[in-house]
Amino acid sequence: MQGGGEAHGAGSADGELRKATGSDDCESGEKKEGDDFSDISDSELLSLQEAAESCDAYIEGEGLEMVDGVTSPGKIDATTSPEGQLHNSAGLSCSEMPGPPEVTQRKRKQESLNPLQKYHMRYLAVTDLCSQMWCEQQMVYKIEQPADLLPEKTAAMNEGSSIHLARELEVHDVVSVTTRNREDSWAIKCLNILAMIPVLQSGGRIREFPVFGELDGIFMVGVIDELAYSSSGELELRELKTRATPTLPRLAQKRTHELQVCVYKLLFDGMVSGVLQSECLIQILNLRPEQELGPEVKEHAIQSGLTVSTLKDIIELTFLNLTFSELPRIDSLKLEYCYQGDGAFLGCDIVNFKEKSVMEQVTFYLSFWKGQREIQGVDIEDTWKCRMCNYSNICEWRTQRTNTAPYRTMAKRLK
DNA sequence: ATTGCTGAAGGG
Repeated sequence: MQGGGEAHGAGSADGELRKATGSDDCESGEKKEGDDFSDISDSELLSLQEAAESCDAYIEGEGLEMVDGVTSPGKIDATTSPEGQLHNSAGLSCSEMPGPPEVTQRKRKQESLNPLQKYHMRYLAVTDLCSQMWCEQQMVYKIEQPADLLPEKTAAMNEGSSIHLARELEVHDVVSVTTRNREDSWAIKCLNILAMIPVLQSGGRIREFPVFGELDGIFMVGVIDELAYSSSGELELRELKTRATPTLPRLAQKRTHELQVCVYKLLFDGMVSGVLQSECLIQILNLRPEQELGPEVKEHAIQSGLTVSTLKDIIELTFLNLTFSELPRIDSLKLEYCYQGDGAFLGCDIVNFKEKSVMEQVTFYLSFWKGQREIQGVDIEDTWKCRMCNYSNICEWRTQRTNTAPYRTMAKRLK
């Protein structure tokens, strides 16, 4: 049986702050190729930061050279306790025994919960939708898997992460900040947005822009890989996909990438056009608006020239900046593919954004989370995905499909 | 608290 109903993730206590830097080469805008970013020491980080501060004023155009902060291990705050698992009664396999009344009651309640409630999720990540699109059943197995038994990340994923980090560091510093609670984490997110807005306004390029908002009644959170202006002055979203093989992805995979960037656009456009209210954010996420920010977070806010003391302050400031900065909506969506092996460019795609079609897809995927429809595994023609799935041996969808396959074959033969 | 909560993306 699945251990269903565990908390969604255990979470580290740290946040990451993106610092626009000028560093030494504010003017040169040179980029060092082939730097190894993985082992920059703390002292180096500090000196780079100082350099950045001394040249704070000019965040313009190309001069944005970025350097690194490596998240320091150790420093484990007394934040999320690892106990995270709520052992609800859903996993009880005593079907014959009626059990005490309160257990039956709890069980009934459990069954009436939608997946969002069942897994204690206040929001979804944009990439949750993408894995859902790949295989909804696989995504659920992953969520239900106890955290300590989760399959390790593949080599391709790790390689992808490090390539993305290296690219990010070309554009700005990453400084790790100790956060004490969710309020602190959201404050860091806001600080990052506040730092990136002026860069965008002055025509610069940014990476890892946080986006969020409500879509079809469900709160969604994501991070835009890259935003920049094209030669024709359009605001372009770029999503880099690194590949373990020097080939372009199959259609099934490309579709998930397309949905990802389309949802980013929906969220970003909503943010700059003031669709989301700050009270709404606070309420949906159940944040404490009057919560004093942690000392490290405050310190970074002050460094950015902000006088804020509570989460409410910083959220309101962020929302004001977003709506009054007259940032454009995203004009074009671009997927870029390159080979992990030698960095070779494999191709790129311009994604056609059709709001109606995107919303239809979003509505379909979200309807699962709302409990409006049954779970759905891969279509019969996509069963090749099962060959690389960790759960294929226990997959109920697969069993069910195998049992019905002969009929489908017959039907096909009969035309 | 008979209640609470999550870095997202990472690639197939």
